[in-house]
Amino acid sequence: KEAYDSLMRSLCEFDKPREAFDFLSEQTAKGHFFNVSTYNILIKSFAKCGNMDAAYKVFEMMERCGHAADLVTYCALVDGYVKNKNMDQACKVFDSMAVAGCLPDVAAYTTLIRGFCKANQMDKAYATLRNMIAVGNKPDVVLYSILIDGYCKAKKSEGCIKLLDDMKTCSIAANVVTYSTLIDGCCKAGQIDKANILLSEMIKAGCSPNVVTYNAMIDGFCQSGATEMALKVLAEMENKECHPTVVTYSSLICGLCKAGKASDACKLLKKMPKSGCKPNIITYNGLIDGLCKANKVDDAHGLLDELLKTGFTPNVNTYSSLIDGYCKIKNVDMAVKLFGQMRRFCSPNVITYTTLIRGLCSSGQINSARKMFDEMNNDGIHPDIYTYNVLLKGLCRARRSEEARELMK
RNA sequence: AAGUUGAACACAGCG
Repeated sequence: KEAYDSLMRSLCEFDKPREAFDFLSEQTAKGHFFNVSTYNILIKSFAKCGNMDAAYKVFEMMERCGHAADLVTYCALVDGYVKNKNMDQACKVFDSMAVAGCLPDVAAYTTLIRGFCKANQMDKAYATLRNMIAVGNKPDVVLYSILIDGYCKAKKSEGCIKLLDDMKTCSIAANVVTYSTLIDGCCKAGQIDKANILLSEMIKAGCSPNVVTYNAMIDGFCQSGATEMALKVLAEMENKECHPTVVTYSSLICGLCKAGKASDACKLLKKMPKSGCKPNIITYNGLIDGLCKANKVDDAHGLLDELLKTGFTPNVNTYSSLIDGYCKIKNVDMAVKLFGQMRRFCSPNVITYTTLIRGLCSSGQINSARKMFDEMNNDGIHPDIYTYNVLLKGLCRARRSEEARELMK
């Protein structure tokens, strides 16, 4: 009987929740009882595959079979809704747990709060924190780190400072994740000096940086064009036997290309397998985009063709980069051609359309740009503020401000 | 012994 639960675990581990569900239904019909933990694993697996409807069905099924959902069940559901960006449902399930007599713990609150952070609703995140404290729970370092990350990404440094203060007051020590979060926040805000200070601070506090900490620093340097500094960090990592990951290499490769050091980037790419890293689509997209931005659009295109021969599947980012590259060197025809080709692999999104519309405008093909704008709407892709900016600018520059005014409505 | 709750890092568009 244990074997059934363990089979379920394996199926879920290999992302086969459908099969697991069928097996569960079949055996349940025959009178077998599964552990609650097995149901929980299945819910998690459906959530991971983005199928929250199925996850919820499992939840309903367990109640029907007389299994009481536990904290883990509710957490799995809330986390699933959070990760699938459905905060309304996440809140509903969260609220229902107390009603069902299952009081949320700090981890459960944290799951929900993280959802608010990721949805850029820091007010709600903070309100939920206050709520949690009011009912007698103490925030821990994980929760603080999540909130700090939220405030960093929302560019609200006052929020970060206040939380760090709170931590001190409650004598909760920052850990490597807290520091890495802060360091990344500084880097993204262009404050590399501050990031460096934090790095020494953490070491002084007895907290060793890990690969994520270094990756954040490397990316910060790369984004600001300081590739030699980024490479210094890589060397430091290697000295400390902190093994670089695909993220490390992707940052560096992209940064080097953008800095016009494509050959160094390629050297690194070749070095990856030796450090046990395999380039992924982000690595290649970064390389392609970097080449485009360094005015080597043909090289980028050639690289894509090479990759296609090896079975590589490009995505919308890959094509958006190349389309932008061709537009910027005024080869809009090739951009349009790629736009047609991409559908073999993926659909254009608002960024792709906007990029192409901008290209058409700047090459004086306003009518085609307008057509593309219509096509985008027909395609069910909603223009955003960037799209309007681009098209309005194009119309105005072509002395068609009447149409621009029309568009504003 | 481990085995079902929460955290940080890399890719595309106007300015």
